[in-house]
Amino acid sequence: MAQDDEDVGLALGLSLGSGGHRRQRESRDEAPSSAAASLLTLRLPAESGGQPQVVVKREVVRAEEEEYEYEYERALYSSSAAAADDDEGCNSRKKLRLSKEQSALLEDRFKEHSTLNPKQKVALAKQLNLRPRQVEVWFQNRRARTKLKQTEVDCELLKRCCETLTEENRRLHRELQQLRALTHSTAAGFFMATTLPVPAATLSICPSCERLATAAAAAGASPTAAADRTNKPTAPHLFSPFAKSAAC
DNA sequence: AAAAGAATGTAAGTTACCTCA
DNA sequence: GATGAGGTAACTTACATTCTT
Repeated sequence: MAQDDEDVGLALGLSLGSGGHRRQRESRDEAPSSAAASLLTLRLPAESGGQPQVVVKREVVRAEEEEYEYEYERALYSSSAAAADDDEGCNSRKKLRLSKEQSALLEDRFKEHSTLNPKQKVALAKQLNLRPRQVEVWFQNRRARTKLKQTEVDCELLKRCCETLTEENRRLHRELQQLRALTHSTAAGFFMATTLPVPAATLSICPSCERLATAAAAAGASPTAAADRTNKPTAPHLFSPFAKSAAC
């Protein structure tokens, strides 16, 4: 900002910040609209040559917003009821309850756009007879509520997904155990018939191809290596009905 | 063209008020 | 009538983006 503008702003006690920094400007006691209007009239003739259009527009909108805000405040606090109310506690946080009509219109606008540009904000505030700041806050809170709801929905979805996967995992484990049992009984039958020792070959999932494999094959086709791990007697000739698929 | 700082908008978190069971 | 919970308007802070110098 140019030094001239800063001086004018300071001289008028004007804070042009936003978000959390502009709260002061929006307190009841100030008359920001006139200050903003003064700033505009002071600034525009001097800078109309070099000032980009967008900045001028933005300031006009802000001036409109503040002007409306000021009018709103004046109307509100000139009424006797509001004045009496104000006397009671000028520092107490007044909590407004939006009417059904106001809420409905806000909801409608939110469905169209979850954010408002400054012009829309002022127009909507006028329409609702609220301060632009109130409309802004409502939209902020509404976005927060939407996000919270969505998070809850996502969380529920993930929970269900987790349960399904857990169940699927259990099922696969059971299936694997059955297959192992089947392999052992078949092999035992074979070796009993041939009087050969029962092989240590057990089934496992090959991590690379995700096919069923014998532990021995997965261990580099070394029957002894598999036997070492399981402490079971080694078979001289590995037998498995899945021998083909295990050779990955 | 790049850097620094100001202005602005939004999200996230919090506080305070109001309503209702 | 007191009270605790839930909803929500209002507030604060931090951060990202845009604009200006």
